[in-house]
Order: sequence, then C-alpha cells, then structure tokens
Amino acid sequence: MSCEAAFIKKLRERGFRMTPQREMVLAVLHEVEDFATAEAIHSRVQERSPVVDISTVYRTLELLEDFQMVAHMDGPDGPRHYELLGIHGLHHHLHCRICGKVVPLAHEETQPLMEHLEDAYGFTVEPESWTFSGLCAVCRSTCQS
Amino acid sequence: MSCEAAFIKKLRERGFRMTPQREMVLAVLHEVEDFATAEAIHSRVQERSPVVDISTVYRTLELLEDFQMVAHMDGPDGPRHYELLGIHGLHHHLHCRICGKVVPLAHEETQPLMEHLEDAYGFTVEPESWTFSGLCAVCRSTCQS
DNA sequence: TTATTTGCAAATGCTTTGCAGATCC
DNA sequence: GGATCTGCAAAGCATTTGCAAATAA
Repeated sequence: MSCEAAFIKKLRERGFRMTPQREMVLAVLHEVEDFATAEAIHSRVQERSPVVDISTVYRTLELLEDFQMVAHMDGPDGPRHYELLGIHGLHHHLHCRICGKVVPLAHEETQPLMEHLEDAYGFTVEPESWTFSGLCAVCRSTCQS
Repeated sequence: MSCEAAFIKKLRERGFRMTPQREMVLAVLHEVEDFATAEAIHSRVQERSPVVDISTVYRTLELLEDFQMVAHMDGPDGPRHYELLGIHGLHHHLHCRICGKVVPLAHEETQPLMEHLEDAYGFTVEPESWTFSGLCAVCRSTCQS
C-alpha cells in the first residue's frame, strides 16, 4: 500500500477526509530528504499552491504523527524537524553540531541501553525519536588538529 | 569550596560581578529539589525580593550553565527545567509520563551506548543532560492491569 | 569611576487556536 | 446536508533583547 493510500485509509477510519492540502504535505515529505521544519514544508507546499497556510501544515503533521507516519526530532532549540517514517520505521539521529550532518541510527542499536534501564530501574522507555548531539568523525579530527 | 564561592570565583575570572540577584538564584537552586523551571525559580526569588525580574533569572541561569554549574533538561514540550550540578555532576533522567517521577541516571550508565556510537560511526556524543521518557515500574503495572 | 548589571517593556520565534466560510462525501 | 477542513488573524507561551537607570568593585 502506498503512503498516500495508507493515509487515506487511516483518515477514513476516523471519519476524516483527504484534501489537496494534506496530499501536498505528504508529497513534500517524500521529496524532502531526511527531515524538514514546518516552515520548510510550508514553503515547498506554497510553490504548488500559494494560499496554503502554515497552520494547515502543522495540523496535517499532527495528524500524521498520530497515525505514526511521521516523527519529529527536537534540537536544543530552534524549530522542530519532521520526517516521514517510511520503510525504516522509527529510528534515532546523531546530529553533528559543527557540520550539521545527521546520521540515522536504528532503533535496535539503543536496545541494550533500554534493556539496562528496564532491568536496573523497571523503567520502560517509550519508543520515540531521539537526537544525540555531538561531533562526527570528520569534524572531530578537524577540531583536534 | 562552597557553591557560592565557586560562582564568585568564576565570575571574577571573567570580570563579572556577584549581585544579590545572582546569590538568590543560586540559593533557590539549592532549596529546590531536583530541578525547577525559570518561572518556579523566579517566584521563589520573588518571595525574598519582589522586584527581581524573570529576565534576570534567565540571564543568571545562562551564566551558571556556561560555568557548568547548572544543566537543563527539556521535555517534549513545556518550559525548560534547570538543576544544579552538585557533587553528582552531569547525569541523565528517566521521566515517567504518567506520574511525573524523575529518576536520576548516572552518566556512566550510558557509556556503552556512547562507545558503540563512537566505534560504529566515529561519532562523539557530547556530554549533556538527556531525558528518557517512558513509564516507571509502578505506572506500567497499573496501566497493564 | 566605569563597565557591568538590572528592571522594564517590547520583541521574538514557533506553535496553537477561534472562527466564519469553503469544501468534501 | 452536515460535519470536516481551511485560511486568516490573533493569541499563546517561553525566552530573549534593547535600553536607560542603578550598582558593584
């Protein structure tokens, strides 16, 4: 099932509707590589249809997050970044503070830590998108040299 | 060296000054258990001296973070929480989404994950305060029953 | 003395909300 | 037809900033 078909299906299940605006937001999320701010998505949507409002973009992103088709990633500050959860499913990010590069990190790679938290504290971490900030290999060697 | 003396020393090193407002913010951080929002710190400071402005609180917290005497913790939304980095130094938090309880997590407990990120991606995670959101043992068993 | 610090007020940036009219099924 | 959805504008919230007056060293 295509992403759009899945979206329509989930909308219908709740008595909601597909609209051109929602289609465009989903399409832009496919075009954008990795992730984008609501602002960036909005401006790409506006290239196609200039009157679409950013509040509609936020409302659509919220809906897509409810449907678990989109996740967001928060930096230390600045706007939230959104990304499509495609075939890769939920994952995390390594974000280089210097060059801005983002490396995806499979959810499974954090499994040992989560198991430790479960065993040591009985604490069940909820699956959500994390962002670890630091230095990538290239920037670290540049900084140290 | 007391916390206040350390603060004064670091201020002097940079040509800054100790003031009653800064003393009060530091004192309130000692009284508050675990962590507090700027708003909460401000209202406790105001109990002592009503004219202190919240912008002064923010400015002092920024200074204390620069000095690595304070760290902040961001939730998914809502205001930032600040805490004194006392003898425990930098650590992380497990935050229960249901009861709100916060369990401190020693920095070392995340060491294996950080080493994995280093080995697998050459990525050096920077020491900073993380918050893992989920369910504590009590709330999980309540939810499942 | 003089740079730093403060309170005030206003601006900021991102996000959410209320509402009347447009739209979809 | 009737609820959903939209654009607009305004509000919201936490935080930051500009500035003249006050203050610490």
